[in-house]
Amino acid sequence: MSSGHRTDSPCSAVSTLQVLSGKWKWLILYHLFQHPSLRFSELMRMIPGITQRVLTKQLRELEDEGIVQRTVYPEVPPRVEYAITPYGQSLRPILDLMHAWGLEHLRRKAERAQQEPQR
Amino acid sequence: MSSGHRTDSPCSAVSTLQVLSGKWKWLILYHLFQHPSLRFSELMRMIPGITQRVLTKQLRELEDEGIVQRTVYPEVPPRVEYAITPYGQSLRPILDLMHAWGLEHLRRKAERAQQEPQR
DNA sequence: CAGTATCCATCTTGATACTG
DNA sequence: CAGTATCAAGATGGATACTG
Repeated sequence: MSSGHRTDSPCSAVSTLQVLSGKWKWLILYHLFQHPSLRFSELMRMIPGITQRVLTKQLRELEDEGIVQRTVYPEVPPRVEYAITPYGQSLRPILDLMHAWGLEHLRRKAERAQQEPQR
Repeated sequence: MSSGHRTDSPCSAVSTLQVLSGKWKWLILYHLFQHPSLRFSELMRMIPGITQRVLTKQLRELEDEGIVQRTVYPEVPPRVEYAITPYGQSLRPILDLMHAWGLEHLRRKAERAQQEPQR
């Protein structure tokens, strides 16, 4: 950063986008950021519409990136908890910024839609 | 932000992700952030691998979101220039953060890969 | 030059059923 | 409970050819 730009390959942000790419990933992170840890079934309930298959897949991807920690408790019935890793916490500023920007953006779109109701 | 979280619907960041979703969008923005304006063909040249169809589509999407301004000069041969709008500039802090985070992330992955060469 | 039009390949997501 | 397996649907991107 500092003096500006062009310090290296232009593609570094792409990997960030990739980490966050996945229809439900931000929602998953959102909930995990608000709770120390959550069980698989709790996430299912908090994210209406997601299927087991997809929730599993996206959690595994986040785990592979080191963003989320998966802990299996060898009990019967099985219990698995997910939590943000310390490293995952470093994403927080970005997600906060995106949240704020997204809010503004939605507001803007709503205004535009009002200005030209029929098109 | 201020006190923390849960101010509203959890989905505001999703729209940000959506604006940036598209395989080449970040690259397009990256180049447009570095130049006051660029022609279609210049972007094509700066982004090896992209096709006309896809470049057109992603530019239109960015235009629809108000991020990019498209200006047609009625000349022969036709000239079309693209530039970041003032509104689009507001994305800059996010993209800078993502750039920095992405760099760190890639570094981390490289280290991990070294630690466990075979898997 | 700056696109469109078509068609195809791929990748991601979803529906549903089954299991340690 | 927390998944996996299988199959189908949808969205996204790519190749190629053509045009105002």
